[in-house]
Amino acid sequence: MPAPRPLPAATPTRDDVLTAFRRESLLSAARRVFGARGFDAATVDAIAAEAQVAKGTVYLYFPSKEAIYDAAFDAGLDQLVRQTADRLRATGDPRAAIRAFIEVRLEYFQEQPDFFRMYMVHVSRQIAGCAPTSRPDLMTQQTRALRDLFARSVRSGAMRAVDPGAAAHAVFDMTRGLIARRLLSRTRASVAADVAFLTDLLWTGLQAPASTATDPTA
Amino acid sequence: MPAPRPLPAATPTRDDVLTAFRRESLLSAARRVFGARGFDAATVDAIAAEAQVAKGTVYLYFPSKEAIYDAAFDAGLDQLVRQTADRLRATGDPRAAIRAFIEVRLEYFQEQPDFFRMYMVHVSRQIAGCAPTSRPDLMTQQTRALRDLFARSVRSGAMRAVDPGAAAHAVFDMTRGLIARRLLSRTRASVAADVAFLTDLLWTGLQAPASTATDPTA
Amino acid sequence: MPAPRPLPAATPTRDDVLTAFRRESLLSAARRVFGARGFDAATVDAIAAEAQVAKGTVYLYFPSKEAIYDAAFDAGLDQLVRQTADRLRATGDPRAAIRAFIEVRLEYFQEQPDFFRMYMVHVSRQIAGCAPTSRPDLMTQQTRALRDLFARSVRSGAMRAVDPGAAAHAVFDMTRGLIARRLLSRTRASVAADVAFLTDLLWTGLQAPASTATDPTA
Amino acid sequence: MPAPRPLPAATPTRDDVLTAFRRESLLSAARRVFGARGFDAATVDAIAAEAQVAKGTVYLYFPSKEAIYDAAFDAGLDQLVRQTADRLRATGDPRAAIRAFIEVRLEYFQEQPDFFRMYMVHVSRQIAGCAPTSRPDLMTQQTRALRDLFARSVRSGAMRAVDPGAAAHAVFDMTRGLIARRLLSRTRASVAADVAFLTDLLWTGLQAPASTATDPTA
DNA sequence: AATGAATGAGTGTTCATTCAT
DNA sequence: GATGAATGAACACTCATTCAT
Repeated sequence: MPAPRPLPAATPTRDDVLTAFRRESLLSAARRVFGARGFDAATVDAIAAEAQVAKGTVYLYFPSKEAIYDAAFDAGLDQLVRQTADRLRATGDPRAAIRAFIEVRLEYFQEQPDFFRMYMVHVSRQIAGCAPTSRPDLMTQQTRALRDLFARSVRSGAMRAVDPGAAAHAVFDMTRGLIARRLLSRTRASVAADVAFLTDLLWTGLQAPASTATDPTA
Repeated sequence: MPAPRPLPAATPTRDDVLTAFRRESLLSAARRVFGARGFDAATVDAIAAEAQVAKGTVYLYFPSKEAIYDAAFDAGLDQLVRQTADRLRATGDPRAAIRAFIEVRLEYFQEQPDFFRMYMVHVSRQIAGCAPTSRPDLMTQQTRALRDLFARSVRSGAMRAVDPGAAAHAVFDMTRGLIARRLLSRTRASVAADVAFLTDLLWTGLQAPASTATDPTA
Repeated sequence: MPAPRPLPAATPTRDDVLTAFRRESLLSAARRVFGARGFDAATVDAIAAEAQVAKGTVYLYFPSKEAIYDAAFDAGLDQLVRQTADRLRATGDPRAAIRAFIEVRLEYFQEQPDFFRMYMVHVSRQIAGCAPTSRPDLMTQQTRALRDLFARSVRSGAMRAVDPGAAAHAVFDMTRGLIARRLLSRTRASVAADVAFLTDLLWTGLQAPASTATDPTA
Repeated sequence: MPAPRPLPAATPTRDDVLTAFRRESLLSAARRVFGARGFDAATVDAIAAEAQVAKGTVYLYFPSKEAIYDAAFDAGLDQLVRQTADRLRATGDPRAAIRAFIEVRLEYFQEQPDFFRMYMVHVSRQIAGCAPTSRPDLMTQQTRALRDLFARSVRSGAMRAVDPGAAAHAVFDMTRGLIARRLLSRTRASVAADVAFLTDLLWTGLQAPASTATDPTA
């Protein structure tokens, strides 16, 4: 009796597909509900209703409300981190990297405003000490790609001799602020202008003191 | 018969003092509890216990949990805004103002870590749409003093021709990030170094482009 | 040292007067509040406020909410019973007595609608088994005078040979119903017509069968 | 393929039956508890315990304590009104109608003493102004059938020319008093005697003065 | 696997009663 | 005596979680 059970990866059964689909539905619903109400005010009932399943079904896929939350958050964060890394890998230029970092995050969160809300709630929960500082570190994870690029730029002289981590955090913070502002007061000027302003400010502050500061061609 | 009854304002009775003391105790307890657990997970029981009074007593001073929260938040915010304004009023120099802004907030929140947690929770609630965007605007309120100073600096040529509001927001965001990081991962290098880095980065990015502007004595 | 303390009845001190006044104020306030809200929904606070004293003061005069209620109820009932007896004593004629009974109660309750409400609430509480069937019997007490008069009338042949107690209860029930209806739907025709109708119905039903009995003068 | 799915109304599923049963259980428990304690003093916990379910279960069937109360009250009242109407429809004779009215109500309330207590509490709440005078009018509803019969009897000359509504109220009031007395002092003489006395009194008071009654021949 | 009825611990809030001033 | 701040037990209602079908 060789191989009584085929490798799951090789042959996803109909059930596997259905299960995966349900999981995704639930995570998506969870993102919406947690984003709209925060962790405590969100109810498992609401998530089930949003995902169009019965309440009991939720507990077939996740052991607890907490677990749904974590899974939804982790899924969103992974996607964001991956997209950021992909985008940064395309450039070696620190100025372009700053702009790309801002842009990719702005885009992601504007597509997923629910996830941004979840993100804010998550950070506040973490600061409040409710959430165990599980994953390596929320911010390190998100800024690693940028920090590494900055480190290389500092070594190559393309950037001032700043702490690459601190610089990455600075970019990160300003991006987060920008996104929060855009989501809170929903309109605001053009995205392009906002991005340009931040990129300019940051790059001016971080670039190598070279020739004349803002305009090396001068 | 000189002054048969002194002005009430001039002579707070023992009761007045006691009442004020209780109110402060409760607000302080509320700050701790809301900061530690967020709005929903905090219980009035916990606040009462923290303030060492019976639960019913809380309702002698505040009509509802929501009201305690608002009062605690508003009190903390007012103090912060006032301290910030006081400190900025002492200088007209934009670089010094940036440093002062960062410093005063860092100090305030380091003395009141509970309030910082409340602050984060508050913002996330606002973004999640739970809290009515009551007060004029949380961020505008906090950055107004800095923005006005920036506006004057831009006019005087001491700063680049940037949008003063956007610049103030940038300073605000980076300060918030710095504080959050220091409170989350409680270790970290010297405060001085952090402040110096941020001030330098921001001022380099914002100062007037000419080499002369930065250091006119050179 | 003969009679170190004068008889209280002979010389009511200022304190006695004040105490009695406070008690009356409180009972009157209690009547209004209990009448307006029922026993459970009434609060001691409301009674104190209505009587213009502090909450604690109430407990100097009555040991509990229950006791205030009982005292207020008993006071009102005593007055009603006394007034009824006074009015009936003035007549020996059963027809006139029926009319007088209806009238005196209608008047009393119309002057004291709060007490009527208390009365209804009281009966319902008694039926519900909350109130200990304390006083001898609510209804017996109120109908005794009428019943005795009926008993004499039956013996004298002025009334049919009915059970005087049952007849008195009948008069009592219809009077109560009339008052309730007038208080509930505050409009309604003239009092006189209502009283006339009831008196007529009851007397027609109760009088001696012979035409002679009704009007011996005919 | 005849009738692939039977009409839902025709085939109550097991769930339907169970649900209906639970609802009835709860209403019955509510009747007992509200009857025994009145509205305010009754607790949802007690109703749940009486119905042998957990507190939360109550809220699966009714949205609030108020709603349970209303449902229980309305159910009882509807049944009473229906039974009364059924019984009166069987006769056109006003004397028999009076007796039937008294009897049917006495029987109903003696079987449902809890509901009678609820009824009393309800009226007192209404008088106290707590309950919105919702339904058309409690008394009108219950006396309509009798009043209509009386109106016909007056027109046909079988009854004196009295206001049919007022006469119906009189019957209603005396019946209520009788029931209250029997429930309060639980024993008492035979029901038959009570009913006979009331019927006799009322009919003597209401019938046409004609032939014998008061003896116009004298 | 999917359901949703049932559970009961937990929360905000009220209020009768006490007691230090 | 008079006050009203303080207390804490009690209650309506919610919701995460379980489990029989």
